[in-house]
Amino acid sequence: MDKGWGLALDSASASASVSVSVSNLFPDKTSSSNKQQQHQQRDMFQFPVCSFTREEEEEEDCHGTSSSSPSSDDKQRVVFDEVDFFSGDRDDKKKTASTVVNVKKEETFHGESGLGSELDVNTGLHLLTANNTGSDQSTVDDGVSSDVEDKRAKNQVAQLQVELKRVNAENQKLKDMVSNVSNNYSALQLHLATLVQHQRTRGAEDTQGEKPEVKKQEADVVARQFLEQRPSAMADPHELSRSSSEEKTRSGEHVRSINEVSQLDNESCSLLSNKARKLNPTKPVEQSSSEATMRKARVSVRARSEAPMISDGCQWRKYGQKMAKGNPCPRAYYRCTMAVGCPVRKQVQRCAEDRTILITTYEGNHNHPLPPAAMTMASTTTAAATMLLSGSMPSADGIMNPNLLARSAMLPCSSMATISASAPFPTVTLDLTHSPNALQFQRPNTQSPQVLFGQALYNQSKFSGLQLSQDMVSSSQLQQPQLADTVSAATAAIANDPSFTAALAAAITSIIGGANPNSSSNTSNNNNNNANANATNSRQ
DNA sequence: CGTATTTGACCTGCGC
DNA sequence: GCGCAGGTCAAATACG
Repeated sequence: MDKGWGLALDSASASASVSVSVSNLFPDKTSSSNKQQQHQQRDMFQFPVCSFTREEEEEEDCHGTSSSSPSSDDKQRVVFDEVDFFSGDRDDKKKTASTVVNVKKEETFHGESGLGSELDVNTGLHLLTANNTGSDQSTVDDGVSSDVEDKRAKNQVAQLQVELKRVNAENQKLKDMVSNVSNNYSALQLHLATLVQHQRTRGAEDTQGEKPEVKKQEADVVARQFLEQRPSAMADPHELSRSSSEEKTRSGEHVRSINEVSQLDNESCSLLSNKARKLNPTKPVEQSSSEATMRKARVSVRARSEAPMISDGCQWRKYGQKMAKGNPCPRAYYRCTMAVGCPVRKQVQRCAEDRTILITTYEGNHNHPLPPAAMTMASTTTAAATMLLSGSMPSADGIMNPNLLARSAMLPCSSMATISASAPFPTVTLDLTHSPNALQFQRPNTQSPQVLFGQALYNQSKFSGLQLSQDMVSSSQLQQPQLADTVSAATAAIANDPSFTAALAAAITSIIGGANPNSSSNTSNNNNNNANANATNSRQ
């Protein structure tokens, strides 16, 4: 009995404490059974509180206990008399309740002795001892004043309940507002992206006379960006399903266009669709195709590490190993086991040329919440995969989406990002082995994010190949005055690129994580690896 | 005994 | 159609 109370009080939330305490402090005294109950409740109330605030009480003024050396039960009662149960100013409601308790107790004591301090304590002990014997004397002694107090207390309880209801209603209202804002933001984002893309397509059409098919593909890109942003941005699948359904109702027009372009995607990706159907035959074709497309995009991370596998915060299970052609080192296949049915897989293989280099290739999006340690790597790979999908869908004239290059340079680990759109799978390779200090982009003092972003955009306008290297970055650094010209392009890029948010978040996380060694759960692993491997792990 | 890993078999896509 | 290579499956095995 006592222990249960003690635990409940100790662990209960503030509101729970209030409600429980109030109901037990002011029971209805209309029947004798209730009176008996009241005594029990008082006893129950006193014991755990005493033990629970023992140290605090001793520090204050526990004179009675030390001088009179009472029994353990007596000690506890003394504590109850002097400790404010609701101390801590957690809540105004609790303040009110605590005031009621103290007033009532003081009146009881003063009615007996009218003295303070030690004598009060002794008197209180006496009363409570009497209660323990089964007498109702103490409650009867309260008389009229006690009834008045009870009524006052009941009034206060009623007031508290009304206040609680009001706060709950307000809380619900705020939740609804947040939900509405979120949904509006999503719909607006899609709309803006569509407009920007449409404008860009029209501009390109004016200059080059594009085919209608190209426009369809670019629209596909926009829609896919929107669709794929949600799973990556919101790790919670429940939230995902909820908001997506709401978006359907709120922006049915956009959803319809998405479905249309998804069908186009199906037609153009028959290969992927076939495999997706095999992977999950029960899913609708559109969904399967989308997921298969996402799975096909790969993000490869090259890092120097002696460890057999870089630690990225996720749980993996090895399901296969193969000898790959042209590499004496076997390739290991892992799948994510953090959630049942998570489609994410990765391949781990040592580089044939330099076996200290570990090549980890990620594929797919996690369909479950991720621990903080895994968030950075996941968001980075997701952003890279998304930008690859959005940018690597080649137009008829073979021009890649220019944002792809900008986003590639934005990746926090992209000391060198190589984009390969060659068959069978489009792959982004994030090479951490070339930089003398792969953390260079993660340090705020090294380069401001603005400069990085500007460089990325400058690279976008200047670079025509498929590879971003440090040479390109340094060359762009020499022409930074032109950065001002790219501001408008930056705005367009952000609007057009949902994955930018993820990449930016990953970059910020990396910066913060780099400054705070405790932010990484892989600290122990880092100690075992060399500097570059540390760079890899610190990103995670 | 449950779980993870190993490893040979099998499937699929692609080039010839 | 055949062979090759990449990828996956699942029974066998190892491990805690």
